[in-house]
Amino acid sequence: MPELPEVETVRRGLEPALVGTTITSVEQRRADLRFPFPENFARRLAGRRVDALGRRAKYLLADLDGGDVLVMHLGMTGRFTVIPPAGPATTPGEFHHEAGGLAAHDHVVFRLGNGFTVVYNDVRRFGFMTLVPRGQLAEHPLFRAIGVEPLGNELDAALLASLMAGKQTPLKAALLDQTLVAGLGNIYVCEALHRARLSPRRMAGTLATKAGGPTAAAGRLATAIREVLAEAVEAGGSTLRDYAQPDGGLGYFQHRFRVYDRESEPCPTPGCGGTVQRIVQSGRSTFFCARCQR
DNA sequence: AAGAACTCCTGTTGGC
DNA sequence: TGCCAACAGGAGTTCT
Repeated sequence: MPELPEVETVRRGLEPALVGTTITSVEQRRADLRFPFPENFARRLAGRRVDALGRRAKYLLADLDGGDVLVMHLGMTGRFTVIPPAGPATTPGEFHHEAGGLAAHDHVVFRLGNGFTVVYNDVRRFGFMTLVPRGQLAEHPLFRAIGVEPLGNELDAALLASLMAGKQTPLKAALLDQTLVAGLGNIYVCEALHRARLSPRRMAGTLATKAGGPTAAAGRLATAIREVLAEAVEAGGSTLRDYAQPDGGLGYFQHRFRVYDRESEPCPTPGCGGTVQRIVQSGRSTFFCARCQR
């Protein structure tokens, strides 16, 4: 499920259960996800207090009192569920867990000092967890090359143009590159390009002038990226195939998709009259309107 | 050395 | 109904 808005939604859902609480014990139910867990993973977490829960790009970062940061990535199908200490079951997810058992693909169970339980489930196991000393985080291979956070104040026309300058790759591929802009994925790239009226096939380098400055297109795209991500965070992310939020609640931004998964539907741009089409770029679906996106 | 293809894994869906 | 190829919110590794 997770692009930046979904990861941020998960972060906000986990924060009240996790921050300020001690991890009593961790049940690690297999040796690896996408990568092996670090040595003594469960033992190193036991007894640690979570001081903060942050996000960088699509990573969740739990600051632990021992000086380590628990780094978590959800891959394609990673999900967290927060299970309250007691009380009546109110959602299918809670009911299942409170009924006692763990579900298929529940790989990690965090038991917390406040009585809450946090379960990590990941069908395809493209997610992973690792521990990194806080002081080494910035230079860690996972983070050293990560690009600009699009919801901060840095991403503007000039920066976007400079990032794209000289690139001989389609805009779609460039925007999926986490070392340029952090946190975008297949959905929000399609949505941002439509809002900016830019073709996903256009070469990324065309966002910069010969002198390297921003074009009008760069300005539109920077604005579109920031707006679509902010709106999606506000909506609790997008729910495509399952629950998006740790409390079992649904995100609802999927109802506001303009092109993603809308092949053959009319282009929503007022007065356009085009039709949304699906093409494949670098092995992944792109949805766009060839009429208004140039 | 940038850019594209391949790979990991499981589950669902749509066409025949 | 069954079978099977295509596809799914990601990204590190390996090729050209």
